[in-house]
Amino acid sequence: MDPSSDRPQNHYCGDEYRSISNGKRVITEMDFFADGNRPKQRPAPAAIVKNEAIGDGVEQQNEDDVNTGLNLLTRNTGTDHKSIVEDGTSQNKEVYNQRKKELELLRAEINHMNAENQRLKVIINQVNNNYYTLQMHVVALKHQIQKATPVKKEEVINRRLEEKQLEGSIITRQFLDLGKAEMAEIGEGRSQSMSEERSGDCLISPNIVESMEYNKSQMIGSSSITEVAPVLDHLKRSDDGGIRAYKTSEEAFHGSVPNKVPKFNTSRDVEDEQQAGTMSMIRKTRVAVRARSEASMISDGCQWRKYGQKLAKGNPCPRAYYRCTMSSGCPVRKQVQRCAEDHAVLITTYEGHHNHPLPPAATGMASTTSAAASMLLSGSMPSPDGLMTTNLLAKTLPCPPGFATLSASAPFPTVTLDFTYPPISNSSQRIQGHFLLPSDLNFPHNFASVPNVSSRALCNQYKVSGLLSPHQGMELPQIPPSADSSVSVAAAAITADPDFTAALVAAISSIIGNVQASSSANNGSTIRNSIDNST
DNA sequence: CGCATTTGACCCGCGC
DNA sequence: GCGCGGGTCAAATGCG
Repeated sequence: MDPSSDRPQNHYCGDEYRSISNGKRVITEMDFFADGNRPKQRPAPAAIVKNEAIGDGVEQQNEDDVNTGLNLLTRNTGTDHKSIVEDGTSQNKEVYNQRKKELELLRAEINHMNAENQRLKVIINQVNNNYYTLQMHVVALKHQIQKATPVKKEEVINRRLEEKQLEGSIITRQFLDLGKAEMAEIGEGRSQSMSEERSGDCLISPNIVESMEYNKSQMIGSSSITEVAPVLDHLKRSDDGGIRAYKTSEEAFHGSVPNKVPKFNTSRDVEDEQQAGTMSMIRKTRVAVRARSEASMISDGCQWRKYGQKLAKGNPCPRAYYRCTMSSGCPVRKQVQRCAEDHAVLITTYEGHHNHPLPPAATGMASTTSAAASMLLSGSMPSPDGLMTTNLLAKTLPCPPGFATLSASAPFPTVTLDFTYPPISNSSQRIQGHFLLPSDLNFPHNFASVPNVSSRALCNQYKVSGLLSPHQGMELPQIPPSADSSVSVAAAAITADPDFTAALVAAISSIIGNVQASSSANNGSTIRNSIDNST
């Protein structure tokens, strides 16, 4: 990659990052200014450091605010093309020496931050692993208990309540708090304040929440489907009321609260209603997938049952409503409708999270939509026009510009993944022959094997999603080829976007309890820089 | 006969 | 309060 080449403005996390993270290259050698002609952009933290430490010499001092802390937000202008040497040989050498010392300090601090970042990453991994292990343990124990003693309906409900409390005590609370934070965000429209709120409340980043949620199912699905699936079914299938109760809870738990209040009234329902009242503040998130298909529905590995059809306004094609039938009480629904403009395009909108193990054929789509929804929930702020292409999403789901868009103007926040892009023939741009869609891309495989979909075309379209890294000079997050790659997706999302770092701090402090919430803001900037440097 | 689909009715939120 | 539109329910119907 040629660092000085003209690149799209968003992909700043390439050489500049590495130059600091590996500690070998000197910051002053970075070529940030080589791109000085680029339009207004969010500068890389490394570049900011340089800008602050070096670029704003005597001449620069009045132009940009200099902050020797790590809260680095100074602008990068096109007039920065003064070298250190030029500055140094100019009138004020004392200033230059002072800057040099500051630079040394900053370097040391960056190294320190990198080390700290590595430690935090290890801690997060350990926490995640422990969490999943415990989850499996709980499920196994429940299974044994259920087998041993058949129970009445109330007991089942209470047990589910306990189970949910156990499983979701952290997550639910975080999610509820997230709801509050999101409401504040909606009200004020400031992501910055949202980050502070999250930090203050010790909130887990939605990425982490969703990652945990998703990986819970992923682990179940990948490790022992045959063993765990009956357990979950057994837990959910006591009778109709039980199903309803669980369903309601699940929907509330996952943020897809139905409009209707559950009909039967138990103590759990009361709790559900309370929870739903709070959860109703959280807007539903949806993931829409656009794909060309002649069939009435694309096959995504899940089993669906049609429960309704409507003629939506503005589209002559009817909209079909499906719900997942792979597990009773699965809250996942999808809508299928042909595009009004192009009837060859099928728009499938997913909503909710599966509460059951997924077959391998379904993990691709599920992880893709889950990751996309995570990105949407994770605080990327929509632009005033209500539509944007998320850099974050582009990083997490490597995709061309415009491939993934967020719509905040819709009734529900919706991520649209457009697989109708024209195929790109240059296969050499593929990354080591590996398509970087989540879940190691069972997804394209699935689609390729789906007779309903124009598989050849779709495969080509999928290629699009995997070739952006070298093309755009963007260092993509590493997505390992594993079933639980959504961890990596979420982790990549966190590390890829500096806006998540405050939430990351909150997550760590919430999980471990070592970090004081009061200092989260400072730590946020610290981790932000170190994460960015190590990315 | 059992299951899936169809389709009209109903519910609910929202805007006027 | 009323009408509209989206979403869901559930009885009717179709199909293997």
